[in-house]
Amino acid sequence: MTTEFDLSRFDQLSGAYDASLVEDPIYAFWEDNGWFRPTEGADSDAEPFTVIMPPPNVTGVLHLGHAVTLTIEDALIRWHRMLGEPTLWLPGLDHAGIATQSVVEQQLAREGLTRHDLGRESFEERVWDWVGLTRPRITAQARRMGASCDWERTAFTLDPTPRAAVRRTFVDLFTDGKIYRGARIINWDPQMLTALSDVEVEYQEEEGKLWHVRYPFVDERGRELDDGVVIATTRPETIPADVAIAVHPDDQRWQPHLGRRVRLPLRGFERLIPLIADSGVDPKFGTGALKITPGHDQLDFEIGERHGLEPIRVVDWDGSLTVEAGLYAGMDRDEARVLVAQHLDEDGYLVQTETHLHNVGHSQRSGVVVEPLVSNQWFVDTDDLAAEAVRVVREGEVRIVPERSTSVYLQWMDNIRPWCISRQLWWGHRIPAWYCRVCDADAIISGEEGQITIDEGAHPIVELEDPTICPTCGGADLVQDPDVLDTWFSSGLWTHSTLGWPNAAGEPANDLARFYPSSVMETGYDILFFWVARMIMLGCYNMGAAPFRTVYLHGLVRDAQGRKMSKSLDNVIDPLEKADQYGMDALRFTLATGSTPGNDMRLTDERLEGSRNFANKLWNGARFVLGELAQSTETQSTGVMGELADASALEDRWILSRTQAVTETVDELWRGFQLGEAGRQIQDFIWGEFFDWYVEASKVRLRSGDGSPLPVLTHVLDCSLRLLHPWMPFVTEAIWQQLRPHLGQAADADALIGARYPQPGDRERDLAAEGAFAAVQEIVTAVRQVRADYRVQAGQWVETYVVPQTSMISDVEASSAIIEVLARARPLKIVAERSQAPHDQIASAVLPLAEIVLPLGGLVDLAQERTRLGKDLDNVLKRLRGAEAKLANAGFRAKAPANVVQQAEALAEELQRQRDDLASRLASLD
RNA sequence: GGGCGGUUAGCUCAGUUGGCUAGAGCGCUGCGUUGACAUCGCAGAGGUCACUGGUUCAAGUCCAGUAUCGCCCACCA
Repeated sequence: MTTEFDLSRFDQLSGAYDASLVEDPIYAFWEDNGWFRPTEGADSDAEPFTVIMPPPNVTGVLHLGHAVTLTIEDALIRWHRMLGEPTLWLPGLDHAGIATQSVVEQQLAREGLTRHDLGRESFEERVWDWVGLTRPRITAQARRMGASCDWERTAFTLDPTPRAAVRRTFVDLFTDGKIYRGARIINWDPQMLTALSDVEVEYQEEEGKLWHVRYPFVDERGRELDDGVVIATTRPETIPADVAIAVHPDDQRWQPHLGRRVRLPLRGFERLIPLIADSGVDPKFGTGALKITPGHDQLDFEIGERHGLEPIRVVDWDGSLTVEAGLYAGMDRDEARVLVAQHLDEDGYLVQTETHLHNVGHSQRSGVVVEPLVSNQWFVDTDDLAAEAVRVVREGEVRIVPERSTSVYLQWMDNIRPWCISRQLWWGHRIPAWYCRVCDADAIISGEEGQITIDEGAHPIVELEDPTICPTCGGADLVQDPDVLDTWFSSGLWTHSTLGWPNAAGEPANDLARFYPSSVMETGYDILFFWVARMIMLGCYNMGAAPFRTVYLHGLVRDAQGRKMSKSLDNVIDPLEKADQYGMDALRFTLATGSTPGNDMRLTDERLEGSRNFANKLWNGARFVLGELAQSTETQSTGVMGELADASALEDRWILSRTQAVTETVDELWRGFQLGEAGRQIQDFIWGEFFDWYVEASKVRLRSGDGSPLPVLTHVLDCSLRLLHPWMPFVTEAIWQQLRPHLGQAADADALIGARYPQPGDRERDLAAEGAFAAVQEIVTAVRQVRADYRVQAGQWVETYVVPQTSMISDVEASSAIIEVLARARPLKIVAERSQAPHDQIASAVLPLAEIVLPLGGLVDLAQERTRLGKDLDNVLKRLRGAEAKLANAGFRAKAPANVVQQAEALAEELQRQRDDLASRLASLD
C-alpha cells in the first residue's frame, strides 16, 4: 500500500454530495493500490471466492443488463473481500460472432459494401479494427461502474487460451462421437445467411392465413378425379416441395385411401405423391391431413425420414424460391405465397381460407422470419452432456437462485435436441476440420470468389494440431471447413478457458486448481439456456466437475411503463447517462435494491432520485460527524474509538445494539443472496435510526459537554460505511478516507474496500436498552404529535409532563435531556404519578409505557381532546378485543409456543392499562 | 398444449422456516429556513394483502381452485 488518498480534494466539497468529483479518483486509488487482485489482503489458506464475469459482447456499449450484473457481482465480491477471503473477479469480453458480424456488416452496408466485396481476410481485419475501438470503451464503462475486478486477467474469447480450449473441446467431442456433421433440417436466417440453433429462434404470435387446399386423387391412368384430400397449410408456396400427404394411422376417414396418390394442385406440376400414415399427424387439427414438406418443416422432415422420402428444397438460402418452384422460381417466399394461393383459388383447389393465429420463428439477431431447411451442418449430440448437467443440478452440486428456475432448467435439459454449432459466418472460431481435396473431391464444391461449400459425405480431419497431410491418401492438398462455431460454444467454455484450460503439458494449472469451480455465476435469466446450460454441460465434460456452485439469475430491467427496452421503442436507458445524472452509487443502489432475484424491475427517475438522496444524506450525516471530530479536543492518536467501552448512556447502548442487530440481519440476508433486502435494511438503519434518532440525540451531549457521544458516533458511522460499501462503494470510501484518521486502532486497512465487514459476533445485543429507548422514542413522537395536533409553533418550548410506568422511570429520567430537546419539551417534568401532573386545560396522550400531559392553556379545545382520546380508545379497545379473543382460545394456549402466549398476555395487560387510563382521562374531561 | 411468475397504500415495490398494530420510497395533507443535509426535518391521511374454499390455536405467508396480467417452452401444419 503506497498511494495515500489525497484528502485535500474534499476541501472543496460541501453541502450536496457531488459524485462526479469523487468517483474517478476513488477508483484510481483502489486500482493503483492493487485492491482488485485476488490475493491482496487475503488469508491464503481460505477457500477463494470466485466470480467469472459474463463477458459483454465487444459490439456496442454497456446496457442496463450489464449494469445489473456488474452491480451484483461487485457487491458480492466486495462483501467477500471484506470478509477477508481471497477473491477473484475475472473480467472478459466475448467476440459475439453473429452479433458483431451483423454490426460490422451494417456499417459496410452504409458504405455500399458487403463482406464479399472485402473478402474474408479483409473483413476479419475490419472487425478487429472495430473491436479495437469498442474493447477499451467497454472496459472503461465497467470501471466507471466501480467494478473491482482483476483487470490484469481480462480475457477475450479469441485469445490464445480460449482458442486452444475451443480446439481441444471440439476435438474431444468429435473423437467421442458427440460432434458430427450431417444434412439435417436447421433454422436458417435468410438475411445473415447462416444456420441458427434452436434457441436463437424467437417465436412471435402472428395472424396468418390457413389455406385449405384440395389435392385431387388420380385414377390408374393418372387422370384427375373429382375427390381428393383437403389439407390445411400456412405455407402454400412450399407445395412444390411436397412429397406426400400424411394422416394419422388411426384416422378412420382415410383408412380406405391409404397408399393412393394425389396430384400437386399447382400450375405446372403433374407430380403425384402418396397418401401415407404417420402417428405424428394430429387428426384433430385442420382437416386431419398434413402435406409433407421435409425440406422446410421440422416435423415433416422427421416424417419424411421415417418413410424414406427425400426432401426437396424450394426455398433458397436468401428466401427466394428455387428452380424447383417452376414458374414461381425466383420470387420471394412471401410474394409467392400470395400468388400460389391466388392460383389455387382460380384453379378450384382452394376450398377455404381462414385467418389463423400461429407462432412464427424469427431470427434473434436479424429479426427476419427463419426458414427451416435442410443443410449440411455440424452438431453436438447433447444427450449425454445434458444427462450430467441434469445430475449436478438435481443433486445440488449446482444451486440455482431463485430456486424456481431450477425446474425451468431441468425441463429444458430434458427436452434438449442436438445443438447446431456451425455458422456460415466469418467472425468467430473457425471450425477445426479439414478435408482432402483429392479424397473428398466430389464433396468439395467451389463457389464464387474462392468460397467453398462442403457437401454431405465428406470426411473431416479433426486433430489438435492443424493437419498438413491427408491420413488416407497422404496428399497435402487440404482445405479447412469454411464455417465458424456458434459463439456460445466458446462462451460455454468460459468458466475454465479463462483460468488457463487447457494447460499445456508441464505448465502449472494453479489457477484452475485454485479457482475452478467458481463460486457464483451471476447473469440474467434470459440467457439460462444459451449460456448457463452450455457452461454446465461443457464444464462437466471438460473438467469433470460443474463450473460453479451457485447460479444467481437476475431479472430484466424495464422502463417506467414496464416495457422491455428496445431500440425500436426508443426507450433504452443508458446506465452511464443515469450515472452522470444521479451518481454511480445511486444507480447501483437502485439496481441492487430494486428487485428480488429472478424478478424484473422498472427503472424510474423517481427511484434514482431516492437513491441519490440517500447518498447525499449519508454524505451530510458523515459531514456532521467529521465536523464534530475535527473540533473535538479528544486525542487522535488512539482514535476516539478507544473510549467506546465507556459508552453507557441509554442512546449509546441503544444504537450500538441496533448496529449489531442490522449487522446480524444483513449477514443472514447476504447468505441467502437477498442483496436487495439487505441494502434496504441498511438504508433504513442509517437513515431512520442512526441519523434521525441517534445523531439528533447526540447533539444534546455535544452541546452540554456532559460526556462525549463522539466514540459512538464514529463507530456507528464506521460500521454503516462498512455495511453499505458493497452497494455504494464510492461515497462510502470517500467518507471513510476522511474518517480513517479518527479511527485509531479500529482502522484495520488503508481503504474501506479492504476493511473488515461487521460480523454477527462482534457485540452482544442489549435488548434492555433497545426496549427502553423505544419507549423514549414513543414519548418523543407522542409529544410531537400532540403539538402538531394543536398547531403549536414548531420552535416553541412547551411545558411537558411525562408519567412513565414505574419500571421505566429511571430510563426516562436518564433520557430527559434528549426528550426535552427532541420534543421541544421545556420545562420537562417527569413525575411518578398521574396526579402530580395538571388536569385542566391540558392535552394528553396515553402510551403503553407512559402517559404525557401538555398544559396548553387556551389552546386546548375540549371537544378536540375528546375526539383525539376517543380515537385512541377505540383503537385500543379493538386491539384488546383481538388479544383477549386469542387468549380465550383454548387451542392457542395449548398449542402456541410459550413465548408467543406470553407476549399475547403481556400485550393484553398493557392494553387494559391503556384502556383504563384513557377512560379516566376522558371521564375527567366532562 | 405444458411450465413459471405477478396481483399488497394513488404509483413503484419489499415482506424466505405461518406469530406483536402489514412496511418503504414517491405522491398527497399540515407544520417547519433549530449552525450535517430543503437532494432536508416533524406530524398525518391512505391497504377487506385479486377472489373462493381448505389446513392451522394462528394465513399476506401453506394447500386446492378461479379470475386477470405477463413471461418461458412446445413439431398443431
